[in-house]
Amino acid sequence: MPPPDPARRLTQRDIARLAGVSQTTVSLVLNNRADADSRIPAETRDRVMRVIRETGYVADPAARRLAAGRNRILGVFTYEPVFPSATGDFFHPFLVGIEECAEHCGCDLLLFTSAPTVAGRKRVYHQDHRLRLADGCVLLGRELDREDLTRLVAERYPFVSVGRRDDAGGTVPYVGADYPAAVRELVARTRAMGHERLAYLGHGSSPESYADRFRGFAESVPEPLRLSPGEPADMVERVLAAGVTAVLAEEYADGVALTDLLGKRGVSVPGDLSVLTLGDPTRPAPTDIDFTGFRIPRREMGRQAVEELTELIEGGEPVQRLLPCEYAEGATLAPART
Amino acid sequence: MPPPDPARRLTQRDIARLAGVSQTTVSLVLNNRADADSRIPAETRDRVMRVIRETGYVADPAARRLAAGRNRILGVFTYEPVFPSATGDFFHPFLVGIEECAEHCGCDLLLFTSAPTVAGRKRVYHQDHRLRLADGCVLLGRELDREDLTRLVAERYPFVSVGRRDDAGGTVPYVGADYPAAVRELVARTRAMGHERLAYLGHGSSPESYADRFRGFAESVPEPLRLSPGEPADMVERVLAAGVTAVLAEEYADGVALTDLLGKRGVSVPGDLSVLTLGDPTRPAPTDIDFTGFRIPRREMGRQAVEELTELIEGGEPVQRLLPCEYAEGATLAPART
DNA sequence: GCCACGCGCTAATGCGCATTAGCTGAGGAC
DNA sequence: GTCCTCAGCTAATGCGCATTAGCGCGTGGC
Repeated sequence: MPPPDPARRLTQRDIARLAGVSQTTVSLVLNNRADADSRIPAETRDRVMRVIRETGYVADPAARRLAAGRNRILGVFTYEPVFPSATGDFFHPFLVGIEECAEHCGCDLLLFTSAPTVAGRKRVYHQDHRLRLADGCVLLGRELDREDLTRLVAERYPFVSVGRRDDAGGTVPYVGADYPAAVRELVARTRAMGHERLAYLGHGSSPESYADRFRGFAESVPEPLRLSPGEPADMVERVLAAGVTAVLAEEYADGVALTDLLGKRGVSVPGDLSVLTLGDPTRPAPTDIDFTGFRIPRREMGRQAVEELTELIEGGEPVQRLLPCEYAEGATLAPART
Repeated sequence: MPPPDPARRLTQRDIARLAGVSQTTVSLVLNNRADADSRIPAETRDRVMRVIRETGYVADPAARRLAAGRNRILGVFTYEPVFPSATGDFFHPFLVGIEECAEHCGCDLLLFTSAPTVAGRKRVYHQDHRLRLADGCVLLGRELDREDLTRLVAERYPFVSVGRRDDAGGTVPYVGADYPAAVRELVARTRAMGHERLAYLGHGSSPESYADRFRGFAESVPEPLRLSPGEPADMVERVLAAGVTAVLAEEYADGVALTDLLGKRGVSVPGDLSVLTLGDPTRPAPTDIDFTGFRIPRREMGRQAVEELTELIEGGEPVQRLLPCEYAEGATLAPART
């Protein structure tokens, strides 16, 4: 593959020749180097700048990266399909935040779309990844690959996860949502309305985000009762028999499914039973139920993740930060029947 | 800025040393060069491959780009804000298509988010753009910058516009929607229902997409009547007085505004007047009116734009292609009153 | 026995830039 | 007049890779 020659792009040497200086000088001017040694008089600087402006010269980013090791390009890796697909709507706000912050700090975003899906999973470290083209990388997805994380940490590649992650052979930098606190608040509000027996509907484990929710629940409820989303059909009866008056659904879609089931059984929400959801819908759940629950600060998480990443690239320390979720008043929480 | 040294990444030289061959050989193996000259026996190849696998070596994309001029990275430049913002929903499907195709052909996407907004406009050729990091670029937006286009053409930078564009100092490659044909079809269907006097509501010029719509209208209507979206409030009366029985709204939002206005005047849609829309909403227009009109094949346009771009990069010829729009049956077109 | 030839590999080069070491000439100290 | 300093540059180098030219050695022809 012979280096293509589209109109023979300008190089610093060309600029140097036109300005009657050396390539070194052009580089110095371009990077605004005003070191003690190598100071360049305004006249020379202006001459070079003028030629640059007139020719519209722009440094080759690849060469720049190679020589200096920096790029102002941030990678974005998404474990879940972001654009097409069902989960797209959930991830969109994160990307909005990421994009906003990138624009703000003059960075371009490299979407690692080339990662092939092998056995239903994507991996950062696939054959021929372009990780090193970016200065660092933001990781997005409900569940990250632990091998990827371990290797990223080991190689000391600058990255930030959107969402809290357990350690992986070292500290994993992240900007997450404070699910435990959000769930505790929800539990407190629910109890303040007279509910004494609460249940948690969901897995409560595995992806950190689920585990965190359940932890918040377990921490604030004396005898935490957990129901699996796949429970047999008599779940409703068992719940009621157990004296449960409020259910917290880990997943929005589970909340919808439960409410449907309750409707069929003639149990009214929130008249007979309150149903809360722990976050925004990650799967499309067509419904117009206005659930009480909380909002994940997705946009802000994306934004701060990029912020952290740039600081990390500048040599800062890895940070782990949790953002508060916002209580969302809805129509599915009512005082417990007495 | 001294080239950072995070764990001293592997290079081909390292692989070469480990495999007991030269760096050249590693490169040859890596790129599967089986040229007549420089053929490498399976044994050597395997040895090198094994070391590569064991070490997890991946070539530095920046160096690769510099040396070979290729990258498998496609740029995406959007003139309108894509992620946040009102117009986001309109552009989203294009990106879905772009992303799909990029994934399919193993390319990463470089989002040029660093382009600053100067005087309300974004430019591809801003200070310090990273255009040259990508092999080519997809352009997205209702209205592209003509200077950008001219320069892209002049520099023979591989790019494809999503949406038809007028020439800019040369042929502009694009994958667009065939608005003239779509509007002609709509006109034909409308006339088939007995409508004889039609009006076009919109600018009918400026961005190519508007001009094309109006052209399709003007081509198929004897005495084309055009109404500006900003017309005075007596527009409705004038329309009716002119004997118009169907209005084609260039913009979805204009169709909504008109329908509201009609409602207030006691004119029923489509009972008294049919209102069609020429494409999907580009601005958020909260309404549940089910307009008759057509759908822009946005996803497919994105997909084909990337396809064209990769072919262009491979040395193919610039292509201009229009995709058909799909008729969308709605509830706002009815037979003309007799 | 000598040369031609081709296989299997490597040394050398350059991509465009940032950086380091060092050169040149003017001016001042003595 | 000599030496030193320092401002203002430049030559040279290397980043990691792809590519070109070419080396050394074994084999076959005659």
